[in-house]
Amino acid sequence: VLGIIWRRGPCTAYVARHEFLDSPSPYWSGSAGAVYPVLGRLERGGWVRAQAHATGRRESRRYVVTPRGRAMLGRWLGPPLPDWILGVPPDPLRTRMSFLGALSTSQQARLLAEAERAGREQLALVRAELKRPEIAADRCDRIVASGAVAALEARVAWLAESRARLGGRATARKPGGGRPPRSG
Amino acid sequence: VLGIIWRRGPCTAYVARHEFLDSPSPYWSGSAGAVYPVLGRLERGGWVRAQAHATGRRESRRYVVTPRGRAMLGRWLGPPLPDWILGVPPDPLRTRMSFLGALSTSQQARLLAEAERAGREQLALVRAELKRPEIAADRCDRIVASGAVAALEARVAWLAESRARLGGRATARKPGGGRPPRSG
DNA sequence: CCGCTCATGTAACTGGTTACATGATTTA
DNA sequence: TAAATCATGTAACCAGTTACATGAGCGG
Repeated sequence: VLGIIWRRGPCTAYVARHEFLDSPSPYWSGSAGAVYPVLGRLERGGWVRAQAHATGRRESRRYVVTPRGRAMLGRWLGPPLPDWILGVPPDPLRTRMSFLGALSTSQQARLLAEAERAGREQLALVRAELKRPEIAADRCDRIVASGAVAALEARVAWLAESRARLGGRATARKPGGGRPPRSG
Repeated sequence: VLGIIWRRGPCTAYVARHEFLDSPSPYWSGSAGAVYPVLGRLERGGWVRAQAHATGRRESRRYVVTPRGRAMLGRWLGPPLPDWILGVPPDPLRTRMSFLGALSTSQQARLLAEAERAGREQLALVRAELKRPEIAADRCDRIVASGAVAALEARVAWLAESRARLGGRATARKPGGGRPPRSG
């Protein structure tokens, strides 16, 4: 939230909120019950300042980042970065793959096929995003967008390879509900 | 947690907990205050069953997944998978890159260099993991490990390219704390 | 006997989500 | 004038984290 207020210049909580709501990433929902309280905490802590800004009869508060808030943003950004950020990036799809053995072989194939197809679709979307002039013009936006493209390309290639390996030599797994393999 | 109980066969909450504690992924900390309550909920819901298992004077409860729990696991795994899982995978590093403009040019370069170096280190670790026989032998483990390798390779390549672009033509940004660009 | 691991929990704190509540302004 | 958007919040609920508390078994 602090970063968004910094980037969007003086802006309302509503605008910051929609940065999350419009984002394809589901990490944070951007619910009002989260954004308004966090802005209150940031203001009380002196990291942002609110300017009253009335348009007609409607009142709104526009937030700006204070020097103290900027310093905090710098510390948050790093360097140094905490280890957990530099480690293997989380992927909910990869997590589920750990439990692939709980599905029948045909279900496994169907799951991988669905994920790969959806991945290609998403890839087309983010590639189009990367080509948009307002994204391509900004250094940071371009880096972020190309990172999303790279992550999706890697995922699609990984899924394709996994699917090929699965289909290639389908080890006969006895029917019976896919019991977990006994750890010897 | 349900998936771990399924995969590890009859196992204690302690074992399930350490699956999170030992994992490099920080998505869930595996704190006792989370794992024990969730196992209680799973048991009350009939998704897992506990077998009392006393070793000497020490008592412990070993959990197993019930048929109902297995059905639930299958539904959770999909197909179909929810959209947010199939979208661009989250990456805390990518998120921070959105705010790279808040750093001075030299700090930006330092940050990217640090991330790239750490990425290569991590890559060596997960590649070694992938080669371990017990990982290579299991279909799911191999898929997960190769997914981690693919994600990290993509990230390192992305960072290297971003760094080259940054260093290549360093646009003169006036000193003064890196004010956000006015959105015109 | 000291320290580590195995093993199980609880309680306070924190904070995100869901759902609700309100009202002005713009647009079809 | 109806619907959508702009705009701000609150309260109950849920659940993860932190920190604490306890005790058995085992290796040095």
